[in-house]
Order: sequence, then structure tokens, then C-alpha cells
Amino acid sequence: MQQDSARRSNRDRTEATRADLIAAARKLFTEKSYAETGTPEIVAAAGVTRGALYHHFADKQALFAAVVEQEAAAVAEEIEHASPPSLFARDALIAGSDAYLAAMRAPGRTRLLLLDGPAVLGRAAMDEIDNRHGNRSLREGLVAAMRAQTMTRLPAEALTALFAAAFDRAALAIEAGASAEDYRAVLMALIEGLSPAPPQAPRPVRTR
Amino acid sequence: MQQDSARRSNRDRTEATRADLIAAARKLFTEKSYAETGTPEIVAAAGVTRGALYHHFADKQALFAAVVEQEAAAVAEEIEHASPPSLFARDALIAGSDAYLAAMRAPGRTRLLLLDGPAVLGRAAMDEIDNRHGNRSLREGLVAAMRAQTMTRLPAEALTALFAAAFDRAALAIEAGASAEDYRAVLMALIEGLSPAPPQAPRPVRTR
DNA sequence: CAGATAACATACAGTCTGTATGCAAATTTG
DNA sequence: CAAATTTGCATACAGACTGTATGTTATCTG
Repeated sequence: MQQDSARRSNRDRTEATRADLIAAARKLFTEKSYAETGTPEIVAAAGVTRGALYHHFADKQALFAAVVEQEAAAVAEEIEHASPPSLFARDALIAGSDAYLAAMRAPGRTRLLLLDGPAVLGRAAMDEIDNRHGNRSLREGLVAAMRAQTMTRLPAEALTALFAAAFDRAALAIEAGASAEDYRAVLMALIEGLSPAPPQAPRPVRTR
Repeated sequence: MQQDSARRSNRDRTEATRADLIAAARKLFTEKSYAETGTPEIVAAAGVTRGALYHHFADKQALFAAVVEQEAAAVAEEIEHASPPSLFARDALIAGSDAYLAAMRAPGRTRLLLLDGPAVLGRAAMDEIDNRHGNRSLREGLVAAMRAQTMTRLPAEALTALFAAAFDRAALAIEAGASAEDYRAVLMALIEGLSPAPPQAPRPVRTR
């Protein structure tokens, strides 16, 4: 009768405490910064001790990486949920853009994913995470737009990265209080600029 | 005869040790990251003690801010030096772009200015620094291009920020080993995309 | 149902940051 | 120009944090 909680399998225990740690860390990392959040505070919020943390994660960075991974997945999921994939290429791009900017309004997300993430894990690691989640749809959208609308043929990798960077900066600016419409307008103009289809003007692309 | 070094005015001393501290910090912050560089190491390299550091700077962040400020100024100076301001709007933009990408190849600069800077000081503070230095010419170039070539009329603030973000990401990618030509091509295409007036010779260039 | 192993908690060592204190050189002041 | 004061900086200290080592209990295995 006192064995209610003791009847947990080892795997369940691991899974539960890992989830608790990630959840507590996520809350704190989005409220404060990575540097300002100490492991004692995290484990206290999770209801365990630092022993548990260092049993499940190599170090503080590894826990942070798990949080980032989860949050990036959440953003990607929100986007996918908000933008039905069966639209015309450019419409899908626009819908995805708005969904991304909306998703990044969740408190602390910009700092977690756009400031602390790159600084703590490095740009390469963040690229890897992004490519596994959100950027995939962006890249596909851009490639589709390029293909469908004779968008200027450009290296997909670089194009995706630069657009992602612009979206990221827009999210940061909007959170800082800048005009969301201004940034949205510029983003749309950038997309539009690469899709010279509407008027069938001869579009020379001087790259050098 | 033993008073050679003691014959320094107070202001000279301050200036000298401040410069020594910033130089030592710059070297270490570009070799390692902000978090990995401790104040004991910095003061040792500068030949002073931590007492001097905390006498001249409020905290480690303030010293870091001074380093960032100086480095941003150096980048801006390199750009200005490399791109004569008396060219046609778009040519000036292109020259400035290349100069920026070249300047950011200095070891550790991308991490200092593009990763640690925003994370440690915040995006707002970095924007303030950027606007005081490098971004000014970018903004002016964009505005000039908009004006001269009937470039799509867009909010200058947002346009500048998003282009700056794209350039930043390009610098990071190039340093990470990505194809500089690919990124350059995309950047040029983005600029081109906003200038619907074809120059003169529409010769399509293979960018890939 | 022992023995091994996994999931923790506790204790410890090392390092770092920021502050407080002390002292000598420089500057100011009467 | 001597006394008082301020400045520049070194040393000493307090608190906190990270990662590791050790111990203990619960689970899994043969």
C-alpha cells in the first residue's frame, strides 16, 4: 500500500525524470538566459538533485541541447499545423512565414533559439537542428517556388539559410517592439523579388 | 634614473591599462568563446590583476562590450576603406558586401560579433552598436539604391536589418566551410530582386 | 534470490565572479 | 610645498556554480 510510486519500471523512471528536467530547464531557460540559469535552480524546479541531472545528461550544455531540440520541434510542428501543405508554392511560403513569426512570439523562444542556442551550441549544431525540423519545410517551399514560378535558380542551401536568417532577425526585431508589418512587408518583397513571374519582364540576373 | 616608468600621468596609466585589457580580452575572446574565457586569464595576458579590471570595467560584460565595440569599428573601417563611396549605388552595395564578407574572415570575428555578442549583450545592444558603425553604410547604400533605381519602396529600418542578418549568416556559413560563391550569388540575387530596373546587359550568369 | 546494474542523492574539489580592503602614486588644496 | 584627497591597482575574501567521486537504494538478470 505504500508501494504506489515504487512500482515504476526503470525505463519509466528515466523517461519521467528526463522529461521533468527538460521541462524545468525549458521554463527557466525561456524566462532567463542560459548563463543566468544554474543547475541547482533547474533540479530544484524539477524536484530532483543534481545527481540525477548529471546521470542523464553529460553536462549543462547537453540538457540545453535537449531543450533546444524540443523547442525547435515545437516550432516546426506549429508551422506545419498552421499552414496546410496543399497550396500554391508561394502561398504556402507566405503562410509558413506568418506561422513562423507567430510561433516565435512565445515568450523566451527567440532568446532560446536565436541567441543562446547559436552561442552555446554553435551555429553548426543549430543548423543541424534547424535542418532536421523547421528549415526543411522552408527549403522545400523555396525550391518549389523556384521550380514552379521559374524563380531565379539559386543554390538551395544558401538560399534557405539566408532566408532563415532573415526570418530569425525579423522575429527578434518584432519581439523587440519593431513594426511587424514593416518586417513582414520586407520579407514578402524579398520573396517576391526572387519570383519575377507576375510581370513577364525580362529579368536579367547579374551576379558578377 | 629609476623613475622612468613612474613618470606617467594618471590619465596615461588609465588609458594604457584599459587598452592592454581590451587587447588581451580581444585576443582571448576571438580564440575561445566568451564563456570559456575567464577574467584571471585575461588579466594575466594583460599583465595586471583582476583589481585593475574591476577598477576600469563594471564587470566582465562591460569589458566584452568594449571589445565588441572596437571590433565592430574595425570592421566598419575595413569596409569603408575597401569600398570608395563615389560609385553608383548598386556597385557601392556590392563592393561593400564583398568587403564585409572579407572583413568577417578575420579569425574569431564571427563568433565574437555574431554569436557571443548578441547572446551576451542582447540583440538590442548589438543593433545599437551596429547602427553606430557598419550598418550605417549598408542602410545608406540600400536607401540610395532604392532611390536611384526605383527599388521597391520599403521601410528602411527593416530592410537594413534583414539584409544585415543575411550578410551575417552568410559570413557564418562561409567560415563554416560553405561555398562563398553560392552565398554571394544569393545575396546578389536578393539585392537584384529588389531593383526591378534591369541594368543594361541582361546576361544570365550560371550561379551554380 | 543472489549478483550486477541502473537511478539516483550526497559530498567534495576546483574555478570563477564580484566586492571589500589596503597601499602607493598622483593630483588637488590651503 | 606640505597636507589632504583622490586615483590606480593589488590582495584578500565571500558566495555560487560546475563537474566528479562516492555511497545507497531500487530494479533487472541469470
